[in-house]
Amino acid sequence: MKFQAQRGTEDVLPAQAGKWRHVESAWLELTLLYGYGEIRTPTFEDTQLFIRTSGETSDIVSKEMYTFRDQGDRSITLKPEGTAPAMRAVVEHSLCPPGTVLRLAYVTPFFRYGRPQKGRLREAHQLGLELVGANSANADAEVLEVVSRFFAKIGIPDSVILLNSIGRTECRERYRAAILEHIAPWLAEQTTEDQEKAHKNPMRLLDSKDEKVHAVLAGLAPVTDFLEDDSKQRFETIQALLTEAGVKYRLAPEIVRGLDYYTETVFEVQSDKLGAQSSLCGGGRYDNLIGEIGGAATPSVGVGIGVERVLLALEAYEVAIQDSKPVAFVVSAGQDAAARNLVRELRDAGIATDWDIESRSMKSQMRQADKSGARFALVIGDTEVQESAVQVKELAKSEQFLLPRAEVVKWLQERA
RNA sequence: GCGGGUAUAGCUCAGGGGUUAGAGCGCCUGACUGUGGCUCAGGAGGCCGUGGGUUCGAGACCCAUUAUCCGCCCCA
Repeated sequence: MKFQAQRGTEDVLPAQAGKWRHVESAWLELTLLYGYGEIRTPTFEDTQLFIRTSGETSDIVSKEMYTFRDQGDRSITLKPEGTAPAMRAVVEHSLCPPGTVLRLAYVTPFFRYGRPQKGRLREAHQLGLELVGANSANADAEVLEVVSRFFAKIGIPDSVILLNSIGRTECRERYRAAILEHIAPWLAEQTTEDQEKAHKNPMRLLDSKDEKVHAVLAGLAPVTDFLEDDSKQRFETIQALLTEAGVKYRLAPEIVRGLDYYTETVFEVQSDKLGAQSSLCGGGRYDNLIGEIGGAATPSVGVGIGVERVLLALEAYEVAIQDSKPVAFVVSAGQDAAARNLVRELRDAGIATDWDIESRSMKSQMRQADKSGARFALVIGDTEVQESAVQVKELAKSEQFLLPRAEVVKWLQERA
């Protein structure tokens, strides 16, 4: 019986793991700089948590969740996104009492059932951040600033944030009605299925890839024309703050997002290098979510960044990420015990060291030293043992000299 | 969930109804018995994704299945 990783899941192999560490630690370091504390939430939650927050009619809830009954007959769902679990924890542990502001960051797997494609897995990973309890435009702007700085930090050039505001509930009601009115003649000729879909959530038509839909929507006023005064005010302030912070953004009326919990600010970062799964990052403001799950009304903003997609983008932009290499490779010329002791001493001293545990030929060991990328080969044989010394060879330069055994650690520490 | 493409060595791929299935790269060994990269020589490694079928004969053709890729849907 031969097994393979489940459909839509991936092994991250040692050759790739360095890139993952690079991206994840960049995120945690950056958010720490902005005062975000890390939170880790469980992999599965009560199914109702996601139904209540993402919305029963959202695609994620209606057809993409990994939901099952456990042996205690509870309905369990593997988290399909990071925000709802984090907010559940905030409410459960009273992390953000009224009047306070809370900053949370995380790296988490998430699960969505669908046909896998490049950049779309069933188990994927997300870098996330939530700014909880903050109502001011400063909050929206800060989240966007972190996103922008993050992409710059890891080396993805010229990322532009696509920004929109979809207003609050009342505004959206009016806009939905306006859309339906605008498309009514066209919609009447569509299939029942398309009609139902359009009525369920008219705004999703805006980010359709179908040219015909675009044509039908031509002439429709943008949602921002329907914003209440204070929403409009916030939207403008955010833009001013982004300009002040040097964050590149573009107004994008077609960005509407697929989760029901968003209010007012929504945004995405896309890349044309990723094919159909072009969204690297998405987020927005969710002022009603915490109230929806039993907490006091708490305005909040957050973002999720797809790790796999960021890695694809890094690859597409040919951003070089150096793998960690050993400093020293110890070569034994028939002196395995002495070599082993040297290796152990170096490792104990914190110097990354490798050697050939299979006692192969000298030639083979030198080849391995070369391939390992180590800066120095340390050769230890009969003569060296006799003289209490080690041959140190700087591989790139092919230069070699005899160094007293007692000085090896110190010598390498000065060069590591 | 819908439509289409692909599956041959560790990797990238060629081949094509007929005896022992190939290349490049990678890997291992060796080329004055203590020294890597370059070169040269040798070698290991594949039931041609899996299961059925057609055929005298299938890695090739057909069906199913699994995985993957592209598009849709959706989003990270």
